[in-house]
Amino acid sequence: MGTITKALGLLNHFSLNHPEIGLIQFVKLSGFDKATNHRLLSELAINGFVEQDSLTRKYRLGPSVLRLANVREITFPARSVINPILEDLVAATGETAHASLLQSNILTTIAHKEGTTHGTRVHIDPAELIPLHATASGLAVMAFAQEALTKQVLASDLKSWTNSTIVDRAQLVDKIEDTRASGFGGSNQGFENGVYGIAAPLFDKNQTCIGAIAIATPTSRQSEQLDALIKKELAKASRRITHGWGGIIPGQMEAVWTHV
Amino acid sequence: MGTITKALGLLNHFSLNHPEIGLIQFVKLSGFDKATNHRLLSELAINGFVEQDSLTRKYRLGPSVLRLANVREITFPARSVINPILEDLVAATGETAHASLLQSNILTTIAHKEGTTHGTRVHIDPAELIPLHATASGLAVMAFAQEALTKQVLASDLKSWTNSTIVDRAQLVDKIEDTRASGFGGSNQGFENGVYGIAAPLFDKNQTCIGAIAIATPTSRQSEQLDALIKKELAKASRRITHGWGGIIPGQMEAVWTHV
DNA sequence: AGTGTAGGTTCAAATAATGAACCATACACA
DNA sequence: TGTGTATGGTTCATTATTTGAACCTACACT
Repeated sequence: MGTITKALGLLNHFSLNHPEIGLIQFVKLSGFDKATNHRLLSELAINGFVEQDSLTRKYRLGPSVLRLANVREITFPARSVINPILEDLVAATGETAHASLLQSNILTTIAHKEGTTHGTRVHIDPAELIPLHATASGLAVMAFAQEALTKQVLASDLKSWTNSTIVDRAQLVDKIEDTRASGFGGSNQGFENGVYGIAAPLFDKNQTCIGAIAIATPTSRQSEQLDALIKKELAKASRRITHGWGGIIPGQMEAVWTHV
Repeated sequence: MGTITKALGLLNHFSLNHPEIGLIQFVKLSGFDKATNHRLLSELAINGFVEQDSLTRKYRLGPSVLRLANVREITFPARSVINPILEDLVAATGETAHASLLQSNILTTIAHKEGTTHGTRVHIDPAELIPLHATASGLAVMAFAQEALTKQVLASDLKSWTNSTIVDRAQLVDKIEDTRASGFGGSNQGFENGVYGIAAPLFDKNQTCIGAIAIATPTSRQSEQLDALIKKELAKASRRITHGWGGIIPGQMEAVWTHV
């Protein structure tokens, strides 16, 4: 593992529940030596990717991520395109929606909005990285991205998140083919127990699949009617988002999405 | 220079005018070998900090910065606190306003809003890193942050940005003392010709100065009345922002800001 | 004074980064 | 069809950086 990946990997330990992390905590989380962690964090701090609380000496995400996100968002609007459409999606379905973008062979959550439905609703941690083989979004992306991506995933070890996670390679290939035929990825408790997800792919200006938009519902509320509604809304949202950032929906999608 | 700094430094080459950068362009910009640039960019890409256009192979900022900025913003609201106050600041003064946070010994722009005044107004590139010794924001931060910061800056070589940039160390120390006495940093064309800036410090919960809020006006419009208005509004804005994110304005500020 | 826990530092040994030279592809042009 | 010139990308011996056990310091609690 390269030094850069080690350093950047430390940033993934920050989340809603762990917004500030001390040096010793990083040792436990990362498994690297204390001196190594300290040097990685110091270099991240010089570059503004983390900053230290002036009193507690704990580390948190630094101002550079804000600046870079700002620059990216001004030059390649993604969150600003997605957010209003997520609102509509939640309004139409009552369920939690989230959008994620492909980063090599994992998905990065870039926007989410929790459902409005009474009582139970799916909670999402925006810091979480999403595995391709275990989620609806991942299936949607693998089905419509380059073949090489699926090969990479099949070559990696398929971690089991729940006892419903698909870890059998042949079964996964089948699932991806189903997804390609229907235009929607679906995952029943593959990543989190009690959560059922449906997802549609998102495309860039080269008709390359670069991410997915998904809706997550508690399994208790699963029904054919809700499924149909969600698919209709997801296809609409995928078109709006893709066009919103100047992307093009490939012809094959128009063919499979005609029935929804 | 460490490998991490080299890699993260590449990200600073992205800006409004250069949202996408090719490998060879990076060689020219960074001065590193092609193989080195390629390896650094590949490792950044694996971690989602850059991504490549699927057709042109040019690199741009990746989705990870969006996710991390989102996580930071949810756990430590900064932009969401600052933005509405910047709006008010621009509405009250008609001039361009921007906020920046300290990152070791440089300032990172995290929000900006251009002025509404007719014709001339100052334009800001949100990707730009702001030097401490040449700007109003830098003076405001040095005056109210730990002494060690000023020492660091005085020990570095003071790059000249315009022929009005203060590069004389004794003169800079004087300027910092003036700033401490008045509560506002001021810079006349120290960073950009034709631009006059005034800035006020921002504080965190430990009463540590962590950034600045500033207003930049074309020198042509400079006047005592406008100065007085800007200072009044900046002091108000600094209080609102500092309190907005749970910070505390140190007693010394209340003493020097009583007259505005 | 003693113990535990935290952040931070040192330096010889182990490891990863580097860059000159290489290949492949695409395009322009005579 | 061949030549020149751009680009992105790769290889591997040399070189420089990263690593981690042991160490230091500060503070809270007993």
